[in-house]
Amino acid sequence: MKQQVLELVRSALQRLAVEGAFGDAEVLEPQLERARDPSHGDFATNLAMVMAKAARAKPRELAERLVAALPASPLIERVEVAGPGFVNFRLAPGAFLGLIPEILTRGPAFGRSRLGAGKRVQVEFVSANPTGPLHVGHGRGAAYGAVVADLLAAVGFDVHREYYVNDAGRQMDILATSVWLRYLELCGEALTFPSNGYKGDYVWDIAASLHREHGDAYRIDVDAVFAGAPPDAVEGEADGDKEAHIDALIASAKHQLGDNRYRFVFELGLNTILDDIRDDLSQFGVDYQEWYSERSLTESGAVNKAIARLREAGYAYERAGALWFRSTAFGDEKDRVIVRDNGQTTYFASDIAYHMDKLERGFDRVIDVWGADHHGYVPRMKGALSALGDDAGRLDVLLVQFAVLYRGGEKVQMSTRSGEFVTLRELRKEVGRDAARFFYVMRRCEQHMDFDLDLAKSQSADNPVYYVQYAHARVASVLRQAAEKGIVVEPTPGTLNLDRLGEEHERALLRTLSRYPEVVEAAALDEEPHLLTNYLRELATDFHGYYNAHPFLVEDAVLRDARIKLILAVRQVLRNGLGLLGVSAPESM
RNA sequence: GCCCUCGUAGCUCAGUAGGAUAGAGCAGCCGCCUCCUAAGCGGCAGGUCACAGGUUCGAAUCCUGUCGAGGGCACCA
Repeated sequence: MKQQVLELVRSALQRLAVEGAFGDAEVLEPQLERARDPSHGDFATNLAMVMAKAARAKPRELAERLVAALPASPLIERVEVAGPGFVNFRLAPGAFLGLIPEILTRGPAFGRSRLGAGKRVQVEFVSANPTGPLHVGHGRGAAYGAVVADLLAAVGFDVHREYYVNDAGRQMDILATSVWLRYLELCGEALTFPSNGYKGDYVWDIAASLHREHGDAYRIDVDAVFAGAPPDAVEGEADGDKEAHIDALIASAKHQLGDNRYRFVFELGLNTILDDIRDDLSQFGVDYQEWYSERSLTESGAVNKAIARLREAGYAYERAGALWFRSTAFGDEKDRVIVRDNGQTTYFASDIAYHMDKLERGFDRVIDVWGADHHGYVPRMKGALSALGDDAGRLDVLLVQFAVLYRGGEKVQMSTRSGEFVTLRELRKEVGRDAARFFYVMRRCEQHMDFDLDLAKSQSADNPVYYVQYAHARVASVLRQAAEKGIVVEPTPGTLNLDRLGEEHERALLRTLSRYPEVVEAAALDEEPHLLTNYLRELATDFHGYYNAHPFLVEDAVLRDARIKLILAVRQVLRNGLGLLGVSAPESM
């Protein structure tokens, strides 16, 4: 609908250009916006004002000429110049007649488009370390990433959803060691658990299953395990180093258990947690095409290849025994280590290899959804891609601010290490998947989010998701009653009877329905799911207002048919929109 | 100290690549169910868009500075 009006404006512009109305000024691409105020009609363009200066003309005069040059169209009821030089378009009632049949015919496909057809996009999101269950902070990234991916798919992109599994590195060793130490405790060994170990209950659970299935097969005398380890840092005491302490315990675990047994404990911890995360996300309605292993990058030689390419390109150098990437050449504030003086590659090196691999896999666009605490990481990552000779512009990093939790008006402190956190699973259980999904994407991702657990956990009507779902349930309810009365609700093809929809509420509803494809497109291209949640609330508001103002199942069969078709269209759009958000559309509530 | 994100109604937030009189939802007040689900609807009230300059026909939006909030500045991941 918008495109059709835009075409009219373009052709008017061409005519004016030929007439020389703009002098030697360049003709700009016209912008059409939805009028905010209904008295301004449906669409408006500010073109006359934007071009007035360059064309050395008065905005209103230019606007008048533009109006005069517009081709006649049955779509348009009225065009007028308003304010400082806006051109307002009011659509003819007939312009909306085709909308309802279009929605009902296309059904679930209404709002989808082929905009991104032929382009492959990868969306990588969540990618939390598998050292513990997902917590509510990950939930926001999960909901946001999933909706962005689904939106891009809706406008035609070929979308690849991926989770990067950090299954290598020190944190995983800390987890494995934590599991093993808990296991030793279950075996009856007395020990002081390291302050830097993972202390959550899930670690006990994994240790318990190890003990249950393998008895004492992994038991080692604790004195031997702790022998030679530097003192742990204990609360209130200055001496002691918790990092050195845990590292010594890791080394001891590897040594005492030997490669095979250590590996077994490591894998047990990793797989148990990864399975939990998979299951959790799946129940959250978040599914991936691929779970990409960090370890596989090392095993396939991709990390070494990336490092070699950086060397060849002249962006790697040695200093103090370590290998550095000259990220300052790309605007980073300092150079970064990629191979430590002990010969180990850093996490950053893996990440470079991973992103190199992403681009090699042929994605036209790569989107990373990261927590906002990683923002300092963006310049060096893009820098690395540039250094490798890749187009860093293909990488788009979306930073999601953390949700700050409040309980009883107090900020909730969270730490995976200490085991004090609210898990995503817990949240889902208490507020439900629908509310959690909707809530998480209601705000712009770069906006700090205050997540009031008490409010979210209470089954209160304050939650906007119920408002939207209720609109859907109401339509379903009306249709059930219609069926009971023997009213045929099968939509007839074409625009039959629809010209009876003349009420202000009906007009508003049609206008809102017609915006849906534009909203999906904007939400997808700008990666802003909240545009969709806002839209659905507006649509629900329009519907609830209509519902209260006019009965649908009236005696007048023609009018009744028209109204039923209208609310069928409303139901379809609510379904489509909620579906994109991963929220259910209930038949009754 | 340097960098990033942000500051809009009592609270939580929108504000469509600068546009017309800044909007919702909660909370507050006043109304509406013998009638398709009151998880709803209608109305009232609520604002120096943090502050100060600048850019222009026009600024919540762009630029500069100040204040405030959160985050980041590892041979950790």
